[in-house]
Formats: sequence, C-alpha cells, structure tokens
Amino acid sequence: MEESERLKKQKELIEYIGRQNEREGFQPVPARILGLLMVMDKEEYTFEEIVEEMKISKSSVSTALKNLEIRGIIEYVTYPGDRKRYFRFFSGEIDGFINDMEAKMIKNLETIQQIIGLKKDPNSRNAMFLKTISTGMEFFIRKLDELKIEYKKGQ
Amino acid sequence: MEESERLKKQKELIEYIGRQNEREGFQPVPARILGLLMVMDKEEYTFEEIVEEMKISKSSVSTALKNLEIRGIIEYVTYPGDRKRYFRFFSGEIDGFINDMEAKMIKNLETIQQIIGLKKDPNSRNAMFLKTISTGMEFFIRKLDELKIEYKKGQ
DNA sequence: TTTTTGGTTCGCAACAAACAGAACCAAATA
DNA sequence: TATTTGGTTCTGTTTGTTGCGAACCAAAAA
Repeated sequence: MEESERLKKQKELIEYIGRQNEREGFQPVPARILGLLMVMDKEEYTFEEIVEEMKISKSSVSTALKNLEIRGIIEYVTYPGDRKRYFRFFSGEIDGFINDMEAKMIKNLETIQQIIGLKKDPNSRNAMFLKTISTGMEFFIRKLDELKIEYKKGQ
Repeated sequence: MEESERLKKQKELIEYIGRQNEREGFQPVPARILGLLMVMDKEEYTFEEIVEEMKISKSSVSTALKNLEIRGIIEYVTYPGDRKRYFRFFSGEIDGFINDMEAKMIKNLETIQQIIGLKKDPNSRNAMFLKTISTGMEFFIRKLDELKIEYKKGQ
C-alpha cells in the first residue's frame, strides 16, 4: 500500500473508531482522540500536537485528555528537561476487557435476582424467565473465571 | 416482608433498573417502562395503565413502547374481544445475551486488527499491545462458542 | 522581574435530545 | 351516521450537552 493511501485509511479508521466509542458512551472529542492515539504511527502526542492535528480547541482537548486519563484509557509520560506531557494509549490487558464484561454480567445477575426475590408469585411468567436467565448467567460467569486461569497458564 | 414494604422495594428497583438501562443507551422513559414490566407482579400492562402508573404522557409512552418493541425487548399480546394491547417483557434466551457480548467482541477485534494492519512498524509499542489483546480476544471468542454448545447440552 | 510555555477553568452560545400537549386517525361501538 | 376507544404523529418548549474563546494560572526561561 502507498504511504498516502495508508495515511488516508488511518484517518478514516480514527473517525470510525470515534463513532464506535461514542456508542460506548464517550463524547465525540475524547472518542476521536482515543482513535488518534491508537491508530497513528506516531504513538505519543503532546497536548499542542493534538490541538493541531485534530483542530480542536485547547479547552476541549484539555477536558478530553483528563477524561480519558481518569478512565485509565490513556496515560502520559514526560521526558527529563521537557515540560510537555506525552500522551499515549494505555493498553489494558485482555484481562481488563474480560473483567469489565464479567463485572457487567454480575451486576445484571444481581439485579435479576433482586427482581425474583421481590416477586409475589415465584412461578409467574417473568419469574420463571428470569430464573432461567439467572442460571445461565451463573454458568457463564463461572466458566469465564476458569477461562481466565486457563488463558494465563497458556501464555 | 410486608406487602407495602415489598411494593416500595419494587418501585425503587424500577428506578434503579431505569438508571442502569440509561447507561446502556436507553432514554429515561423506555428505561423505566422496561423496569416496570420486569419487576411488578402485574406482568401485562395496557398502554393506558402505563400512562397512569408512570405518569408519562401518551405521546412519550407511545414512542417508548414502539422503541422497546422494535428492539425486541418487549412484546404485546391481545385477547379476543379486547382491542387493547397488553405489553409484557420479552425474555430473550441467555444465548441472546451472550451473542450480543460476542458480537461486540468480534467487532472490537476486527477494528483492532485493522489498526495493526495499517501500522507502518508492526513492532511498535501499540502494535505489540494490540496484537496481545487480539490474541486474547480470539481465545475467548473461540471458547465462548464452545461454552454455548456445552450449556445447551446441559439443559 | 517580566515573559513565555503549557496547559486549566469558567461562562456562554449553538445545538441536540426529551417530553408534553394537542390535533389527529382508524376501528369499534352506539 | 355519530361517538368512543386506543392509540399515533406533529410541533413547540424545556432541558441537557458540546465545544469554543477568553481569562486565568503556575512553573520555567529570559
């Protein structure tokens, strides 16, 4: 692939990732900055460089970076004798990814069990449905834990 | 637990589920209606009943119900000689839940692989990170498929 | 001490989302 | 045929979100 072609595709991918991230609850600006830091060949950007590259105001970039950092999605490093901060993508382990998923499932499971616990008739249509779902979720959560161990060993 | 106490807890749970659902991208009104249909002992509500119970305008209820139905989260039934529609929670199988999760993972995986494919230096920090994540995700996706089969057999 | 650098914070304007009210409509009933 | 029922659709208001510019600030450099 030609250089210019590759660059163009990278830019498109940033925009695509931006939209994906928006669906995950990110605001437009952080969503795209995250894309930038993941996709480009240059993997460490200063504040100023992000402002220029994305043509976003300083204030928005400032807010966005803080936001992403607090969430633990990016980090910054500094170099001796250089006051600038260099922002980069912070790769969580796959574990983090799976744990998030699991945490969500567990939260859902707890809610479902609360619903069941509050039903007058434990054999009502919804109660039965929810019990089935609950059992299934318990199964998958248990297995997910096993998989995490299996994966770690395999490494 | 006393009846009135139970009812109060159910109402609180509806509000809680409402907030949870909002985080998943639902608007406030559909989010809470869904809670209502899951939690209450009365498991089939007419349009009019929802309007009264939730104190929401007809227009909002109308939009919300359509919304929830299109997403396949609720359904309605009718009874002969009764023009009203009775809305109720539509329980997807646990499979649906897992499939959603898997679909998301696959989409993420594809994006990650695109990023890697567009890197100039395939050994850059981010490229290496992303490869690790990618491998991990492939492992979990594969295993998830196996688990689905195992679970079905077990039933 | 003054200026520059590398940002942060505040207030506001533009825009988008959410909801209510009212008008509307088709099917059933009187 | 006229009215009621069970909703739907349209429009305007309210509310919330986003992002900018400008003012600001602390640390470093001049």
